[in-house]
Formats: sequence, C-alpha cells, structure tokens
Amino acid sequence: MIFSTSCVYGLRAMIYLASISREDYVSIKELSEKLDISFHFLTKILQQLTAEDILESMKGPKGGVRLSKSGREIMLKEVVEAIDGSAIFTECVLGLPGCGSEKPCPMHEMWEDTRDEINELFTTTSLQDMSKEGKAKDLRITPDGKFVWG
Amino acid sequence: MIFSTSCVYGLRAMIYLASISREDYVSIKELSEKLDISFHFLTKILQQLTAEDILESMKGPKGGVRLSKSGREIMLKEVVEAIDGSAIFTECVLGLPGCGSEKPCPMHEMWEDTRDEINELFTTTSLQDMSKEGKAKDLRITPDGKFVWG
DNA sequence: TATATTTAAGATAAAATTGTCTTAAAACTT
DNA sequence: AAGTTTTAAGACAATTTTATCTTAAATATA
Repeated sequence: MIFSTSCVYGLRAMIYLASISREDYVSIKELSEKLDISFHFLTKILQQLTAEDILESMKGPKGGVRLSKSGREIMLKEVVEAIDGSAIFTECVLGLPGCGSEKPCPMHEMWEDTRDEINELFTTTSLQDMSKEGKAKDLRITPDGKFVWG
Repeated sequence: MIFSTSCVYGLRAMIYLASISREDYVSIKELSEKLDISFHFLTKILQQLTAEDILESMKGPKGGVRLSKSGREIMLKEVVEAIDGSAIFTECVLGLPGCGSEKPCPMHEMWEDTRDEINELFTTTSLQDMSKEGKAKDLRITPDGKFVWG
C-alpha cells in the first residue's frame, strides 16, 4: 500500500464527509459503522485531522465532526500529510536524507518527475472531486461495498 | 517512504552489486559494511532475493552473493516485488480489494495513470541504469555518503 | 581430515503500527 | 441540577516490521 492503514481510513472518512451537508456534525460512531472501521481507531485518526484544523469537532449530543472548510477547498494532500506526513510527496526513493537536485541519489532523476506528478495530483484534487465521483457513479469506499452514499 | 526500509536496503545493495564485476561473490559482511546496514538484517533481505532467484549465493570462504543475471536484465520492479510485493504497482489508493476498472473506488480513475507510470518506470529501469548513473556522477547510496563506488 | 569462513535458518528482542478499553471533559436534554 | 451523549486523552494489547543473536550447514583451504 502506498499509504498507511490510518491514512486510508482517514481518506475514506473525509471523502464521505465531503459527500454530505457540511452544516451539522456527524458522530464518529455513525461514521465508524457506515465505513466499517473500528470506532476507537477511527476516533484517533479523526482527532489528528481535528488537531490539524481540517475537521471541526463538538462534544455532547448532536456533537461529532464536520469539515472545517468546503470539501472543494480541502485537497487530498492535506489529509495525507496530516496522517502520513509529506515524505511521499518530497522524499527520494532510497530514503537518503537531504536527497535533492544538489545532492541526489542514483534514483533521484528517474523518480523526480513522477513524484512531482503525485504531488501535483494530490495538491489539485479535492475531497469534493472524489465524493462527487463516488456519489455520481455509486462507487464503493468500503471493502464489502455495503456502504451507501448519503 | 514509498518503500519499506527492507526494500530500500535491498535496492541499495542490488544497485551496488550491479556496479561491480558479476563474476565473483561478494560477502554480505562486506556489503553490510560498505552500505552501513546491519549485517544480520541485510542477510535476511538478501536471502529473500536469493529465494526469488535474483541473487545467487554460495557458502564458505570465497562465498557470498552475486547477481543471477546481468544488471542490465534485472529491473527495479523485480527487486521491489520480491521484498514489498506488487501492491504499489497494482493496488488502488483506498486499499479496496478487487478495485479496478470494472469495480473502481472514487480515487481509481485519478490514480490509475500515475500508478501505471510508476509501474512502467520500474519495469523499464534496470539496476545497471542506476549503478551507471551513480558511478558516473559519483552519487551517494548511503545516508552519510561515505560509500565509495568500486 | 580438521579448521576457518560464510550463508541459512530460526529464536529472540525492540520499535512502530494497529487496534481496544477506560476515564475524563464538554455539551446537550430533561 | 442531574443524567445522557459524545469527543479527548491516555493506558494497554496485538500485530507487523525492524533488528539482533545463536546455531546449523555448506564450502574452501591447509
């Protein structure tokens, strides 16, 4: 997998949130059931996103989480960076610290363009792009496919 | 990191092996010292590559490992697949089993081309390409850069 | 044949990731 | 004000990955 399990769960949840009204809070319980992800584990992941101000949260009845900005304004990269960090968008393949144009490794030149393309892709693709795609074509975002779009 | 630590170590070792004579065996001890990787850990990784017939090994004095084919014939993808598996070249971003053109996830279409590009890149780039690049420009393949090409 | 060298293989340990459980704090409801 | 619901936070456990250590097996050399 290119992203960690945590990151994948975070992306699934964020894409789902972008598919529904941004007004009201959605409880993590509901999210975890819809997306078939362990409640406590998902809570931790969403806490990270709340800490990064990509999500807003509220405690108590009627509480839950919601996007802090429009799904059109939240890019996939923000979500990935908040959970997995920016290595995938910046680091070289051989994992050498400080690898770059000035001090490259043998794989740098070969990889650079593709890496930049990945960066561009995740920088320009929004949660809304993904939720619209999924909702319009009724695509699945859970392994079993039982998930239904709001 | 896009690849596991094991995979990165494996790539570094294989690129180095492609830079020297294929005739004689190189001891893992020597490799581990040159590349600054734990001997026992590197041994396990290279054992995987030996099991996949990318490397040949011999025990005893004058023993060690060597490429089973010319570095020109061994593609980066073979090394990555032997250690990390083929997920990065085939799997979808959201980690849904069976995700593909017929049964996609919302991110499938967006990711497909780039993923195929990664696949193409690693399928067509050989160990020799990398070792030539590194040797010609004297690039580093260890974090500290103390490494010297044969 | 005996010895030294080197990979193979498996046990063990440490660290990171993934997942669970409990308690606290905040916000709503009655 | 009391009780319920929900996120926050931290302890704990399981799993995977990374790393180390020990013993066995094979090969060369003397």
